[in-house]
Amino acid sequence: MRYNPQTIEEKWQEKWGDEGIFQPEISDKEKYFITIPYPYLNGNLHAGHTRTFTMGDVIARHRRMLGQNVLFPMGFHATGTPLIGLAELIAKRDPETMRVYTELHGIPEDLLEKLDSPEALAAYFGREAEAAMRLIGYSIDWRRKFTTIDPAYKKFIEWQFERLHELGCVVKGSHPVRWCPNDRNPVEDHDLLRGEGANILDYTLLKFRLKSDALNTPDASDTSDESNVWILPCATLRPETVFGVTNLWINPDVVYVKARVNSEQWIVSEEAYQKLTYTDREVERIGEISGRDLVGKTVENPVIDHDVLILPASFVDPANGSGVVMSVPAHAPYDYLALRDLKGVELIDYGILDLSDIELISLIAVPEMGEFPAVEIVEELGVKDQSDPLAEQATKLVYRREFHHGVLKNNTGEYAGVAVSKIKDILTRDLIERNLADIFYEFSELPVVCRCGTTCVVAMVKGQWFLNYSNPEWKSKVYAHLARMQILPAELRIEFENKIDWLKDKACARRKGLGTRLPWDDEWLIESLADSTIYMSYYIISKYIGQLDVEQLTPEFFDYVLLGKGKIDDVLVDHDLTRQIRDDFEYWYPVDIRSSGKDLIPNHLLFFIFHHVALFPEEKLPKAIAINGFVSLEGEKMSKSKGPLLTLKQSVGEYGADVVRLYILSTSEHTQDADWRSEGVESTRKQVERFYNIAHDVIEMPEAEADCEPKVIDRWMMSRLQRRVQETETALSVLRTRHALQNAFYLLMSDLKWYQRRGGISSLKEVMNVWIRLMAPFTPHICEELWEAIGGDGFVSLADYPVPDPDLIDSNSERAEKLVEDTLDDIEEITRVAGITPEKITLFTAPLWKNLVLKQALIAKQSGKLDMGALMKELMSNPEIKKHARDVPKFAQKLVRDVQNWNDEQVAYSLAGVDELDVLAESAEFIGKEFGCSVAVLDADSAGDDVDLQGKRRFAEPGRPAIYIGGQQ
RNA sequence: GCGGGGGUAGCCAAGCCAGGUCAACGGCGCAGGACUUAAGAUCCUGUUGUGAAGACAUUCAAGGGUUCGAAUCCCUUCCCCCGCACCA
Repeated sequence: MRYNPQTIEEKWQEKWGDEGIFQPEISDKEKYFITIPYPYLNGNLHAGHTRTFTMGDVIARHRRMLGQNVLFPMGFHATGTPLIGLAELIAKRDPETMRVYTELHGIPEDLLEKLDSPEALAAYFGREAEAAMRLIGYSIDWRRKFTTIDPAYKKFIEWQFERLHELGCVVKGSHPVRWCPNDRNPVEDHDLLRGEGANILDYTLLKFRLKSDALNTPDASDTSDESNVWILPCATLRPETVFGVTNLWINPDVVYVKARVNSEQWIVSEEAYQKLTYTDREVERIGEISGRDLVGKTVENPVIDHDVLILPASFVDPANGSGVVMSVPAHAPYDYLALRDLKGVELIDYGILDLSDIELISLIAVPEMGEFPAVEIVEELGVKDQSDPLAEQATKLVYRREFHHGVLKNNTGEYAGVAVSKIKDILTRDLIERNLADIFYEFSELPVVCRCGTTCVVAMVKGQWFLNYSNPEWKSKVYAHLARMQILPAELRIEFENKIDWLKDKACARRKGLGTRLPWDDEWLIESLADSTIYMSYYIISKYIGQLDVEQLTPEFFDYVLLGKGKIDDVLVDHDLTRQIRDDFEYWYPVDIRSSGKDLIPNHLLFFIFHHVALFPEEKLPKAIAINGFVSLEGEKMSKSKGPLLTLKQSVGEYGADVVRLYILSTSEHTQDADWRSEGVESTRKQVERFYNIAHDVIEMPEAEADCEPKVIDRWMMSRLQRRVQETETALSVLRTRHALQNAFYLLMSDLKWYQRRGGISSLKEVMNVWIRLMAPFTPHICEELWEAIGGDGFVSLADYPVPDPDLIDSNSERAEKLVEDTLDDIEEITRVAGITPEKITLFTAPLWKNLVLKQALIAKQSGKLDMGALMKELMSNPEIKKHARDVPKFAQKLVRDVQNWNDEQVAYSLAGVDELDVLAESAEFIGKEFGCSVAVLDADSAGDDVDLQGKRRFAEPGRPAIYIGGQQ
C-alpha cells in the first residue's frame, strides 16, 4: 500500500465538501468561533499564510473533535492602494512586476496580462486563495466568504463608521506626516533615499519674548502693541528644563527670518521658517535679521520671572529645530561646555561685558548624582569642549539617568516632585494652554531625502479624519478588556499593554484606493486597516447576503442584528430572516479566538480590540488572541514583491497537504520564526510515510495475532499512550503546536518502536485507533484514510479527540521498562568500552540489605530527617542489615549523599520500586536476543560464588543490577 | 534610542518561569552495524574529550555573584531578530 497523498487528499476533500461537515448551524452544542485575518488579494498565499492559517485550522479541528460546534470562516481583503498600484503596473507591463508574478506567484503570462484592473486582480486572487485553502484541507465554512469591496460589506462598514462617529470615536484634526515638497505627497519608508529610520518627534517650542530693547521699532517698550513683541521659539525635547535656562544660543553666522506666525511675530532660522510653512499655521515672511544682531539681547523666560542673555554658539544648527536654542547648563552637557568655552572670549562686540552673572540652575534631582549632572558627567568623561565627540555621549548619559530616575525640584513650582519621565506631556499641554509653548514636529534623523532627491519635511495634513485612539477613556476600556482576554503566548500580554499605551490617534481616511466612503463626508475613503476591525461579525451576515437586497442593508438592520437595538419594524430586510440573523449572531458571537501573525500586534489586533470595545457590549468582546511567528525560506526572509517566495499551492503540490501542515507546525511554535527547509520537509514526508506504513501493518494484522494476554509491555504501552495524549492536549490547549506534535507524533512513534522491539502486539490496534484520532487535526487527510481502513465510525474529523484515561497509567510497568532500558544501555556501554563480544551475560540484582538501606534512607528523606548518624543507628538495629555491618557504612554514605539531592518525585519513584529479579528474568530473553547470547538473572543473595566469576555481584545496587559479561575481548 | 523576543553541542531545537536523575528530549545531517544480490526503505548503535567494565573530566554567548548544588536565580558586558505608524 503506497502512500499517495494526492489521491487521498482529493478523495477526502471531496467527501468533506459533499457532506458539508464544516458548515455549522446554530445548535444546543457549545460553540467555538475562530477567525484568522483574511488575506490581502495582491498575490498568492505563501508559506507565511500557510503557517497562520494551518494554525487556525488545527485549532478549529481540535475544538471540533472536542465536541464543540466550530465556526471557521474566511473572507478576502482588497481595500486600500496596493491592488490599484499592482493593476497599473500590470497594465503598463512593468517588467519586474511581470517577472515576479509569473515566476514567483506562478501566474501564466497571458492570464496575468488580463489582470490589469483592481477588480480583476481581486477576483483572480480570491479564487486562487480559496482553491489553495481547499487544497491544503482547511475546514472552512465557505458559504460565508466575501470580499471587502462587495457592496454589502461596504454597507456594513458605513454602519460601523456611522456608529463610531456618533460615539465620538472619529474626529477631525491635523496630523504630521513625512512629506516630499516636490512630489507634494506623504512619503513612506520605501519612497526614501535617506532617513528611512527617521521618526517624527514632537518638540516643544518654548516662546521666549525678546525684551524691550529690541528691534527696529521706535518704541519697543510698548508691549501692549503686539507688533512690538518678538518671540524666539526654542525647540526642545525636554520642556521641563525651561526652569533651568541661563541663556539662549544663537548662531551669529546665520541669517534669521522674521515672520508672522498666526497672530504672533517669530524669529527663526530660514530652514525652520520653511518648515513652518508646511504646518497648519498661517505664516508670512516679514524680514530678516542676522544672528549676530540678536546676540547680546535679553529675553524673558516664559515660565519664570527671569531674564536671560542671548549668547553666540557655533554648534547651533539652523537646520535643526527652530535654530534658536535654550541653554540649560546644569543638565545639558553641550550647554555647559559652550558656556565654559565662552569664558575668556572677548564678547564686547556683542555688547556683552561679563558672563560671571550666569549661574547654573539645577531643577532635577537624580539619586546618586550631584546638583549639576551635566557638569559631573563632563568631568567624569573628560569632555574637552563642545566639538569633542564625547559630548554626545555625555548628553545621552545625563538624559538617560535624568529621564528614568530624575524628579523635578521645588523651583519648578507646581510640578515639583513629578518624575521627569512623566512631565513632558503634562507640562507641554499646560504651556500650550497658556500660549507659552507650541508643538513643533521634526525628524529624529536628518536629513530625510525622498527618492526624487528632495529633502523631506514634516507636513501637517489638515482636515483629516481620525480615530481618536488616544482618548484615555477609550484606552482604559481597552486595558480593562485586555485584562480579561487570554493572550497566547502569555509573554506577549505586556507587548499589547505597551502598544495600547503607545497608540496615538490614527488617520482613518484616504483620498486614494479601493474601499468604502465615509458616510458623512464622501470625499474620503475609509482606510483599509480601519475597515477590518469588526468584520468577524459580518461572517454571520454574509451567509445570508444572497437572500436579501443590498439596498435593504440600512443602519437599522445592522443595529438590530449586531447590537439588538431598535425595532424590527424599522428594518427593511424580511423580518424572519432578520430574526434568524440576530439569533445566529447571539449564538456565534463573540469571537472565541483570533489567531494571527505577530506583525499585526501593533496595528490590526490593537484596532480589533479598540473597535469591539467601542461598539459591542462586554459579553460580545473577543475572548482570546493567539500569535505566531514568521516563516523564512532556507534562512532567507520572504518577500512578496522580490522573492524568495513559496506559494501554498507549490508546496502542497510538491509534498502533499498533510506533510506541509505537519512540517510547518512542528518546526516551531508561538512567536518563534519558522525556517522552511526542503531538507526538513523531505524528512517530514518520510515520517508521514512511515506513519502510514506502520498504520497499515497494524490494520492488516490478523485479529488472532493481536489477541493475547496483556503483558507488562502492553501495560507500559497503554500507559505511555495516556501520557502522550495528556501532553498533546495540554500543549494544544495553549497552542504549542510543536510541543503537541513532538508528543502526538514523534515521541509516540518512538514509544511504539520500543513496544514492537520488546515484542508487544496486543495493544497495537488500540494504540493505532487513538493515534489516528490524535493526529487528525494536524494531518486530516491521511487520518481519514486510515480511520476508514481501521473501520472507524464516520469521519475522523468528527470523531472524539482522545482523552487520557488515568486508570491506564501504570507507573509500575514504566519503572520496569526503565530498568530494562537502563540495563540494556549499561551492557551496551560495557561491551563497547571493554571491547567484548558477549557470549554470556549474568545479571545480579541487589541484595536485600541494600534495598533495606535504601528504603530506610528514602523514608528518612521523606520525613525531612536524613542524616548519616541517625540513619546508621537505625540501620544497625535491623539484624538483616547488621549481618553486613562491614559494608553498610560505605554504601550508606554514598546513598545519603545521592538521596539528599533528590526531589520528592525522585524519592517517591524510588520508594515505589519494582521487583527487579522478576522484571529482569522476564526480559532476559529479550536482552539475550539484543546481544546474541544467553542471559542469566540471579539475585545477589542467593547466587553461589561459582557463578560470580569476577566478584561483580558486590556492585549490584537497587535499580542498577551488577553485570558480568563473559566473552571474547 | 525606546519597547518586545532571543543567543544551548555540525544544523534545527527542548529544557530556563517552579535550581538537583542534565553530558542536557526530539529531529536533521554524518559515521558504523543488521537486513538486502545491490540500492532504497526499515531497525540498532555512536556523534565534547578520555576510558580494556557500566566511569571520569569539561561544556549551555562572555565575565562576575548567590547556593551544598546553576543551562536554570541575580548583576555586568557583547551579539542577533522584530516593531516604532498613516503601508497592508
